Amino acid sequence: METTQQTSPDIFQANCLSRQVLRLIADQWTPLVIYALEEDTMRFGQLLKRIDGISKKMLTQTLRALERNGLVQRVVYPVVPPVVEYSLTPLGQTLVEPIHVLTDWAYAHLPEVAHAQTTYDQHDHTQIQEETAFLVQQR
Amino acid sequence: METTQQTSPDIFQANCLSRQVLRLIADQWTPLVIYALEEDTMRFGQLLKRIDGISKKMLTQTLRALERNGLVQRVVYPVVPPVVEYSLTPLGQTLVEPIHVLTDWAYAHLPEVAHAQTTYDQHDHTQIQEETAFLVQQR
DNA sequence: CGGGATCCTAGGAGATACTG
DNA sequence: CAGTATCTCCTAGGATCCCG
Repeated sequence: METTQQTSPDIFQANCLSRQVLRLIADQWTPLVIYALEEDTMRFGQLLKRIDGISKKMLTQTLRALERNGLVQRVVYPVVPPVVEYSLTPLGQTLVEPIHVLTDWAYAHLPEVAHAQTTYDQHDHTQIQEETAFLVQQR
Repeated sequence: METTQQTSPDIFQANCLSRQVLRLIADQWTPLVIYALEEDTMRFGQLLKRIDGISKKMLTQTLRALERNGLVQRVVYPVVPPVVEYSLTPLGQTLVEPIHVLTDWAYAHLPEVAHAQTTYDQHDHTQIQEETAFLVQQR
């Protein structure tokens, strides 16, 4: 029997559409692009400089996906040299707050996460995973 | 007046810590694991069945990352066969709401996204970028 | 049952060169 | 300027086997 992913938001189902939408925005660059465009309409080169570390390829790819999903509007001005401006659509603007909630959480709990990492890394998690494992005597 | 990245969450900087924390939770499986553990403490096998489509490797990897960052607690009971239970830490529980905001958005705007995709795909964006590009060699 | 170790491959992702 | 095409490298991720 097929699943009824449309009548219930069962994100635990692999073929659930909401999971696909989630994957769409839960990638490395999308939040940053949304974040950047929230401020203002921006051109390709501006985004490239604003989002440190992103490559042209990834920026193009991310923008295309966002455009395809109706979150970003792409406007091309037929001038030379070409001018292309990106802005959030009304739908895209509804994503601003959820993204903010997420990034705010990241920033707010940064110290706790960093501390947890340190503690975890200091603790012994080497459960017989080295080649010297056979020397380990687990009582 | 701009501030430095210490006093402001300048997520646009590549080396900004908040971006790394963001990457931590903005992956494909983390939201689903948080979502599942929100309901109740769960064992490894339960999670594996609950989260449709995840592999053992990815589940293990995701759980380890979450544990390392202090979001999930792992409890091993020394019995045979082994019983391992995962639950959200207090820190992890603070992530529940942000995740919910995100998944709720995904579900709420699912129709609009789907419609945007259809519209986009119907429009002509084929600028010799598909594998049909080999047809260009018309001679 | 709950993983770890290994092998293997498709896609992620950077660098470069080219074009309108 | 704003991309696209191509090449390449690398990692994410599945499949399988194994062990405590």
